This record gives sequence, structure tokens and C-alpha cells, in this order.
Amino acid sequence: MFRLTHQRKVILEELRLAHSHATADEIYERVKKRLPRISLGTIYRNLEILASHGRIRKLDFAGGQRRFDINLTEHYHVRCLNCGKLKDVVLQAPLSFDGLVAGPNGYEISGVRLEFLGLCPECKAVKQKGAREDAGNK
Amino acid sequence: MFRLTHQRKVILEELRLAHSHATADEIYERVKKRLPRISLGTIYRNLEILASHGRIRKLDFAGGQRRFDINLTEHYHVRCLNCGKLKDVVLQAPLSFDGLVAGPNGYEISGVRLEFLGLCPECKAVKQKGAREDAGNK
DNA sequence: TTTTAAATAGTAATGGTTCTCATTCTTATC
DNA sequence: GATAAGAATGAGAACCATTACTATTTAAAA
Repeated sequence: MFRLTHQRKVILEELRLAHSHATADEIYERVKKRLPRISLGTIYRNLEILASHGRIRKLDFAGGQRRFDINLTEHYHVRCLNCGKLKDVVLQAPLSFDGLVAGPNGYEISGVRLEFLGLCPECKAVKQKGAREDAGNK
Repeated sequence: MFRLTHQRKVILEELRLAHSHATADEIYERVKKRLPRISLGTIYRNLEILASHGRIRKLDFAGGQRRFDINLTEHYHVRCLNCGKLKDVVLQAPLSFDGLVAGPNGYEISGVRLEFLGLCPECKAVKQKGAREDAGNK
């Protein structure tokens, strides 16, 4: 049976305090300040277990590090192509994929993984600045 | 400038011959039969370069290994949650995400990453068989 | 030809994640 | 309360996909 140990409580708290979407090692750094003897393995093990118990959401997405989310409500994310930052995204209309996948392949579809890609405001500003300087140096 | 070296040609050919969605090491095994002295680093480097030149598509998706696709037309994939196999998927209607993301976050959206999750026919069969046996043993 | 830039093979290094195992905590049972 | 059984922990090793490094080879440009 599942025990909500002290370590797990602290992990949940710190995941909440981190402005969401933390990686295992970010959580590790945070938790270590409160529980200096905790090990990285414990963080990984518990993030996994908490996810399998539906207490947190695993954002097992593309390239690089896995991230975790305490926000269990249905929502999607944008990933900055430049710095990799992940942010929640608000959709104008709810998405539905029901009946979208054609039948013949015989798969039983049970979900989708969707994330948006783009440039965050900060990286956009830096890139535009860079472009202007390039133009000036010609 | 970009050179279509012999190694690169063979990599492209083998990626085409592999029933699509091959991983770097699958390509490596295939190419090695024709070019025994090729190194895995060359495979990785060239898959990356070929992708950046738009000759192939990088499927930089969740958990596990990166995959590559010679099919450059817009299409999506289903991943089997059990065995991890990746298959092309045919949609009943084209997808459009234009204007779907609400403005205020200031991101400049340039794309989406989407994959479907489910059980492939084979794994579905095995699971159902397993379930029947479980029931029988009770 | 000579020069210069790219690409390659081979191998070491990285880094996120998982595994192992001895030890410590909890909870259930006597 | 003592004890037994199961979970969870900490520490570190192991794993493995991917990258980085470097001496050498290859091909294009001058």
C-alpha cells in the first residue's frame, strides 16, 4: 500500500512551490535544502510513484528532461524552441480527438500527447535584437 | 556546404528500406552490413544533419529513443503504450491549430508536436488473452 | 598541385534515469 | 510493548542513448 511519507510530502510541496513543470533535479535541489540527506534516487522513485497514483502528472515529452506537473486539470503546454522553457497554454476552444483516427490500422487509441512549440517572449526579444545587430554590421 | 557523401546516401537508403521510424542504432545495424567500418557517431551526426537539411524528419518524441522518418508529408503517429512501436496514422479530417492558442502568454507559436497513444493490434490480443487466463485461474 | 574545408572512424565522456542492496521506518500482529 | 513483515530510504553503481573530441581521410576550391 501507498504511504505518504515525509519525503513524499516535501516533494509534493516543493513541486507545488516550484512554478510548475520542474525536472527531477530541480526538485532534488529544492528538497535537499529541507532534507539534506535525501538522495536523487528517492526523488526519481517517488515522482514516478506519485505519478502512477495520479497525484502528479508526468510530462514525458520530447528531447531532454522529463518534467512533472501538479496541475492535474486538462491543459497543454508550449515549449520554447530556444531555451526549452515549458509554460501552460490556454486554448480558445477545447480540443477533441474523438473519432479522428481512421480505423484500419487496428490500434485502440486511448490518448494523445500534444505540445505547442514556439518562442517565449524573452527569446523572441533576444533574437530580434540579434537580427538588428547583424543587419547593422553588414 | 553540404556534401551527399557515400555514407549519407546509404543512410538515406537504409532509412527508406527500414519500414520507417527507425532509431539511430537500427540504422547503424543496417548500414554496418554495407559499410562495416562506419561508426555510430557518423550515423548520429548525419541523421541530425539530414534532418536539419529537411531530407528526413526527426521524431523527437517522448520516452526512450529518438526516431527518424523519410516520409516528409504531414502525418501523425500512434505509439503503442505496451511495446513502444510507432505507426503512421491516417486522420479522418485535417488538423488545424491556427488561432487555438490564446494570446496573453506572449509566445510565438510555430508548430505542434502531436502523437496518439494506444495499444497495437498485437499487444491488444496478448492482453486480452492474459485477462482471460487470469479470470480462469480465479 | 596545393590549399582549405568537411566528413569520417574510433573512442571517450556526458547526463538523465534506473537499479541494487544494506539499512531504517511503518504498520499489523501477537 | 515486542516482534515480524513489508515499504521506503540513501548511497552509489550501472545503464544507455546521445555528444564531444581528435587524428586522419576525403573532396572541393584556388
